[in-house]
This record gives sequence, structure tokens and C-alpha cells, in this order.
Amino acid sequence: MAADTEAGPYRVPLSRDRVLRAAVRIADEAGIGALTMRRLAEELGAEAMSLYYHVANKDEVLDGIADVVAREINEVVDALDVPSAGAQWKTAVRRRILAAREVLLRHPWAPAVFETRAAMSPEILLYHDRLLGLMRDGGFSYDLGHHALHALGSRALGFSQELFDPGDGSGADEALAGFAERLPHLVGMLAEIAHDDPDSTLGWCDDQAEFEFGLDLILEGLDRLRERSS
Amino acid sequence: MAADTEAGPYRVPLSRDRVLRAAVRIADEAGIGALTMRRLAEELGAEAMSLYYHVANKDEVLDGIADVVAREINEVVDALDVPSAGAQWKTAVRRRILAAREVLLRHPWAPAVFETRAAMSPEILLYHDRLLGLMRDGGFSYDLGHHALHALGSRALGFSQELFDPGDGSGADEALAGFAERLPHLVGMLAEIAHDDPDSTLGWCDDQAEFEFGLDLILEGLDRLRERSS
DNA sequence: GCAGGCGTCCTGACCTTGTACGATGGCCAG
DNA sequence: CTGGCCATCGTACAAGGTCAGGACGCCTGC
Repeated sequence: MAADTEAGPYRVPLSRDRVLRAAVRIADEAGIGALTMRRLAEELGAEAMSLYYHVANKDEVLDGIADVVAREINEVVDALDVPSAGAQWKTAVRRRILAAREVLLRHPWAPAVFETRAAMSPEILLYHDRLLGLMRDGGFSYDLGHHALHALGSRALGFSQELFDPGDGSGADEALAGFAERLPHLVGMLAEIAHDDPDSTLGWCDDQAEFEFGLDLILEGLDRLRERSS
Repeated sequence: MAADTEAGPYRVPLSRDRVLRAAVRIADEAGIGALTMRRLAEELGAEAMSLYYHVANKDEVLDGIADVVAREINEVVDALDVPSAGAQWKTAVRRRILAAREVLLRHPWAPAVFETRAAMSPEILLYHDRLLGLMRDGGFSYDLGHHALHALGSRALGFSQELFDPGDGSGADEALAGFAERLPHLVGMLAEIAHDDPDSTLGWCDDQAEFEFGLDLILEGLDRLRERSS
């Protein structure tokens, strides 16, 4: 991995590109919290202040790594070749979004960074343009396509915001058990889920399955609106 | 506002509650970025280190203000009295979520804080338990209710994650115009939207309308699944 | 009435992190 | 050789979270 750290007699020169790649590496391996300018310089065998010749400030680094991931998504997604005409739009969009999701699963820090940034990076725009294109192939009006992009929200890029997460297997169960009598429905629900899925701990959820459920719900709703409008 | 800053001969003593309230005040008025321990102490007419007698650290402050807002949501939402039996579940859930959204609009920083925290605070759990209760009134199985909570995601609490936001009126339009020829669908879409809504700048979106569109799409999808399963 | 303890608050300092400013050293044109 | 530019670095500062150790008042047991 950090092959750049050890420099031979001739050191590879820095560049905006090398800086951003190193930043992604750090975030992947040690989490976005570990990404500091000093740590980043170290990864490149340089000093912190040297980075500033290639990037304006840390914000630009964050924008940059968001763009790197977005580009990676676009590369993966453009390699897909799924027919999208008429009723096939739905499968095409579905495939595309699930492919994007796979990229994000390789960069778990990326959603958090996307959320913070303005998200109007060229690559993100490109991604949404193509997605909208698939919908147009399916017969969407621009108006419906617009609504669709908003309805999908972050799901369009392959992740969803879960404010309610019934236990990742961590200590959440006990916290919940504390006022179980005040949470009759959640407790009942978790009991049933645990029953259905015996080899999981109480309250465990299959993120992928839930993501697809929500995605399909939206896509099917959109498809109905599409049919109605045509 | 900062009536506590000026202390008479007798100063109001600190307390966890006063600290959290002051923190919410600062976030509301100056943004979450302005919320530092020193600034918080100042707001209370005290010194930074004094806060640590009432809260363990800043993380606990953030957890705390998230809980304050969640409590505010629950208060508003519990005051609602909408019938939820059978097919009425949908309106009940819809009203509840839109009411929660109104609270969040008063605390624009809250979504970002919710996203960061574990979100398993008692108040958040309570909120979701009640929401699930409404669905049960509508005839949902626990399994479908579980999927529903995941599908709603952050929308259940009244906000949605927008990674694609075609211009808040800021300089996004020009950025977009830069590679217009590479974004045919987005450009076409924005042209049409601007046309439909002449009194808005190019690309402006009605957040509230879009939120409701996405919400209704999901609720209707869930309602269909409910009918099919009964 | 008084001393010790405890609850509450504060002073000072440390550490991390981003970054401003200017110096350094190599390299190339004149 | 020499001046200038490019890329890198050293030093230093400010902001912000937090630790260690007091200071101060009130309450209680003797």
C-alpha cells in the first residue's frame, strides 16, 4: 500500500492527483477521521505544508476525494450495458444504482463526505444526468424525472440514511430493553424479526435487502406514474 | 435572548439542562459550527471547564441537543390526534411526519447532528415506536412495518438527503452551464422546470413539495403492500 | 462555633489540527 | 556564474477539546 512512503534517491514528485489518491487510501484504511493534513503528507513522504502547493486547503481535499469516488462510480456504471427503452427503464436504473452502491461499500466514509459537500461536482452531475437519461428512455417527462431524482435522494447514489437502526448487534438491544415497556411496537417487531431470522442476533437487519426494498418501492411507484402519464 | 449572560448578584447555577438549552440556542442562531465549548460557556456566563461538571464531553453535548430536538418533535407529534385505523393509517403517518418536519425546519442543523449520532436515543426510539404503532393500526404486519421504517429512512423524521440539488439559486447554474453539452438531460430538465415556474430562478426546487412527493410515493407503495397482504 | 468535606466553578496549560509566512535548494536561461 | 522560478519545507500561530489542580462557599458533625 504506502509504497510511496519510502523514497529512493529520487522521490516521486507530488501532484494534486497523488495527494487525492493518498487521501482516499487513508480514508479507506483508517477512516475519514484519520485523514489529517499531516497524516496525508506522511503517507506521501512529505511535509504537511508541501501539500498546499497542490491543493488550496483541506476542504479542497475533501471535495477532491468525493470526486474521485464519484468518478469511480461513473466508470463502473458506464461499463454496464442494460437496455432501458420503455418498461425496461426500471431494471436499468435499478442495476445502475446497485452498481453505484457496490462502489460506496468499498468506501464507507464516502456517504458522509457526499452529504457535507455541495454535491454539485461534475462527476455527480454526470451521474445524475445519465440516470435521468435512463428515465427519459422509459418515457418520463422532465417533470416526472425531476420528481424522481428528488424522491430517490441519496438512494440514487446507492446509500440511504438510516436514522432508525434497530441494533447492529452492538449494545443497542440493552438500551432498548431498558424501556421495553414504553416501546411495545418496536419490541414486538424485533421479537418477530429475530424469530424469522434465527441465526442473527436480536434486531439485526440486512442492509442490502432493506436498501433494495426501499429502492424497489420507489421505482415501482414511479413506474406507475409513468404509465399513468403516457 | 442571551438573558443568562448578564448575571445579577446571584448567578443562576449551571445544570445539564441549561447547558443543552444554551447549546440549542447557539446552534439555532449561529449554526452548529459556532457551537464550541468556550462559546457555550460564554453564553452561560461561565468558563469552558465549568461545563464539564455537567456534561462528560462535547460528544455528550451533541447527543444531548439531538435529544432535545427529538423531544420537541415528540411533544408536537403527540399533540396530534388523527384517526389511524385501517386505511386512515396513511394520513395519520403523513401528518405526523410533516409535523416532525416543521420542527426540524426550526433547527436546520439538526439533521446533520442526527446523521452523525447513533440515533438510538430514547426519544428517537419513542418516535419510531409510535410511528410503527400507527402502521399497526392500519393492519401492517411487524415485518412490513420493519421494511417501512427502513424505506422511509430519514424521511420518517421529516428530512431527506438530497445529493442532487439543481441549484439553490447560488452559483450552481454557471457550474452546470460550463459543461452543458455533456449534461443534455439535466439541462433540458432545468429548462423545462424554469419554464413551468417562471417566478423562480433557473433550477430552483420547492423543497417542501419535493419532500411530500417522495413521502407520498413511499406511503402509497406501502399501502398497496398492506392491501395485498390482508 | 468551627473544621473538614463536598459540590461547583475556574485558572492555566497541553495537544491536535489547519494553515500563514517566509526560507531553502535545485534547476534553467542569460 | 547568477538571477529567478518551481517545489518543498521549517517555524509558528490560532482555534478548539480537555486534563490537572486549585479556589471558594455552604453544610454538616463535633
